Amino acid sequence: MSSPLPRDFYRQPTLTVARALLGKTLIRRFDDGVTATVRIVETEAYTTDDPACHAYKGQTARNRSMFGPPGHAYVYLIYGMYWCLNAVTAEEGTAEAALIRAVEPVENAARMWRNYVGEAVSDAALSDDVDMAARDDKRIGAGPGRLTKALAIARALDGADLTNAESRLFIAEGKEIAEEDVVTTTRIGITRAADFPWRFYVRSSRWVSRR
DNA sequence: TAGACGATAGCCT
DNA sequence: GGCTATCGTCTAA
Repeated sequence: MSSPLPRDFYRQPTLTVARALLGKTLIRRFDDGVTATVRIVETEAYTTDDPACHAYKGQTARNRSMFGPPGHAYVYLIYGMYWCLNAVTAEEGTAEAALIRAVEPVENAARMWRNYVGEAVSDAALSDDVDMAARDDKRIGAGPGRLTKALAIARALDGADLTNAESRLFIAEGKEIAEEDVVTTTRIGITRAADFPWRFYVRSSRWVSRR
């Protein structure tokens, strides 16, 4: 298994990190020790002087992780139903992050699929056939609330160290994404600073949440 | 302590 | 395209 990206990766400007995360590998180790691996294909940047950023008006109990050191996870609940995963950037004390909006399955799509649809399916039923079918089910990766459900990411992972291979969630090197395969657009679902072109996605990926 | 409002997704017309 | 479930968080009082 590949080793985690160093903390210095997250010390680059947040827009640079958001772009650079495209193609990177996200590894999730579940409570039972089983892992699932995905590739990041869509991100958004949020900075400290950005009106759309949760930390724009200062530190609160919810956004505390964003004020911590770079290379950790910021996980929060949105609309009372969905968890969203961010990679914290910038030095400790400066609250910036990159939201991970979409991923494509690389390894163990079957487990992600079961996580998504619920616990009705037993481990024994997670066959290769299920895995093949899951690799085409965009619900397990195309969308910030979907990927966290499929990867069982919730508040318990808020603050997780993304630079530690022992962590239950970390990010490693992946596939290089060519500049011509990167699309830059405005961010999704926000009302403030809605015109900032701070969203990035992989044009050739079928797992992008919205075109 | 009440009220407004989300960095969404799924279902409806 | 529109509607809304669902609830934690923040603000104002």
